[in-house]
Amino acid sequence: MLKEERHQIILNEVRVHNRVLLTDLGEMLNVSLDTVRRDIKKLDEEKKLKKVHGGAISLGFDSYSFKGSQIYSREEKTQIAKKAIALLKEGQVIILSGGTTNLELARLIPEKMKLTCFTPSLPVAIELLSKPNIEVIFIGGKLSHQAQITIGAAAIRYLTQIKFDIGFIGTGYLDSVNGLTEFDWDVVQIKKAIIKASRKTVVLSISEKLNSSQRYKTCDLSDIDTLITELEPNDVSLVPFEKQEIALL
Amino acid sequence: MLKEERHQIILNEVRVHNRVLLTDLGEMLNVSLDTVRRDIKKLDEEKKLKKVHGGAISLGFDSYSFKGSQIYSREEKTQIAKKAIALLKEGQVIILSGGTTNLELARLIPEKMKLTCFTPSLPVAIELLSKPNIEVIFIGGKLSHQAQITIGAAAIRYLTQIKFDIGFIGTGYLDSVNGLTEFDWDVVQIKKAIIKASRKTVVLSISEKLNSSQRYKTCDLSDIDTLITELEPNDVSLVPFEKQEIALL
DNA sequence: TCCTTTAATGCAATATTTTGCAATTTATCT
DNA sequence: AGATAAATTGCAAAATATTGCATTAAAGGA
Repeated sequence: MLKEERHQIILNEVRVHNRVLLTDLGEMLNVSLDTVRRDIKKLDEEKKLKKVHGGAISLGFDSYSFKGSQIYSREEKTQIAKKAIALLKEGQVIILSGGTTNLELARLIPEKMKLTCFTPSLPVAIELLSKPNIEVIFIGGKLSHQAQITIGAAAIRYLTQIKFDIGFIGTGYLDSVNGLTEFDWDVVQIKKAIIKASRKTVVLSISEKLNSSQRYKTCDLSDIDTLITELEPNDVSLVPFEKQEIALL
Repeated sequence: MLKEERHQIILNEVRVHNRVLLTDLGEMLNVSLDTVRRDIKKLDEEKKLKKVHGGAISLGFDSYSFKGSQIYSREEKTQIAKKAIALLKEGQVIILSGGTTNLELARLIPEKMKLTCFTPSLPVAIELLSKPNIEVIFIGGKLSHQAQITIGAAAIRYLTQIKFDIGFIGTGYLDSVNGLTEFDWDVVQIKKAIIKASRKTVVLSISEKLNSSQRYKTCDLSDIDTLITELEPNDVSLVPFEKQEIALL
């Protein structure tokens, strides 16, 4: 393979994907990492891409900005996501709903972990695509402008055909009287379908959302298996919350 | 064998395959590598191809990347996208494939225009979601890490159930010998399905991608209805391109 | 036709480029 | 700080280029 060919392929990769890892290129081009490095160095000198540690990125790359991704305190969500990741096992088939907490979860999945991830969330899907070892399956259909996730009957029907190892439900509102609630009816329908399709349902919620509720109900507390917050389990106050059917993490 | 004959063969080889190895030419032409070298050197001096270490590549092979990622060619893509938007009519149901040109198209759709847009492209979908009047339907399925679009059998099957008013095929490679070609086999399959599902197929291509080809074929030129480039129609050079079955814009 | 001139080709010796490996240093993450 | 991944450097082997030269082929002139 000619050097120029490799260069072309690398540039194409960067153009389409905005970023590329050295290791991926090595496999793709069947050359050593040294060669890829030299190629990238050359292309960088020619100002055709930007060389970075571990790979290269497109020149105009300023990372994706998602609607309202970073409004809330990132730190809490990071804590929640880490706890969630501890539940994952190699080779599992999981589904992530939308929301910034799930986005953080997607971001923190270890590079090396092999998973099959379904999601109806656009931002989550993009985040997952940056991990080569994860097979990403997007649940298609009509998209909600607000939530940036797929809604509607087709998606719900689709979900009835699958059984997931774990379903991660992103931030909603939660109290022990009303259960899980949302303010978007369409989103509720999708979440219901996810819960139904999952062997185990894990809810990720920052503590602020506890003990508050919205108009539309997704499910009862008893329908979920695990609740993860940024707090220590003992500090979680769910009033009244006598029945400890739910694992707190 | 005459020198001129060899030159023609070499040029043709480069034109069709975008590149050629010295050693291959040696075998093909039954002459020493020295002769091939001298031929290629001559053709290089005549600006008919570009001599590189180990062979030769087509001129303009990497001219796109020369302009380096989105930044430089953004303007050209904007021009293309504007022409494409002129084809749209209120209330139509269209489909956009992936690629930066389609992304630009999505970006430039007027706020007020009501449309139903299908797409298998993650970035295009996100862009479309910023327009409240557009109903966005994402074609779900397994996502390509590379191209950030849905690929695979399920998506292709899904596409057989719909008939779109217009299908916009993003930048690929195009010449009149090989037709539309691509880098990525899976992407080719999706584009084929899009073309089949569309009443009218519009190809968006910056002129640099003209007269060059890649490994995998999407369709013949005769399968598309309109070709849009950033150039004036008269300036578009597709050689040989006698049959004007295609509208140039 | 024969000779001369010029261009084209192949060969061989020598340079240059490219590539992969290994050892070391540097950067990154926890 | 320690562990891990990545970058750098020097080096050697392989592939490719270059150069000079000899041979052959073609072209033109007397």
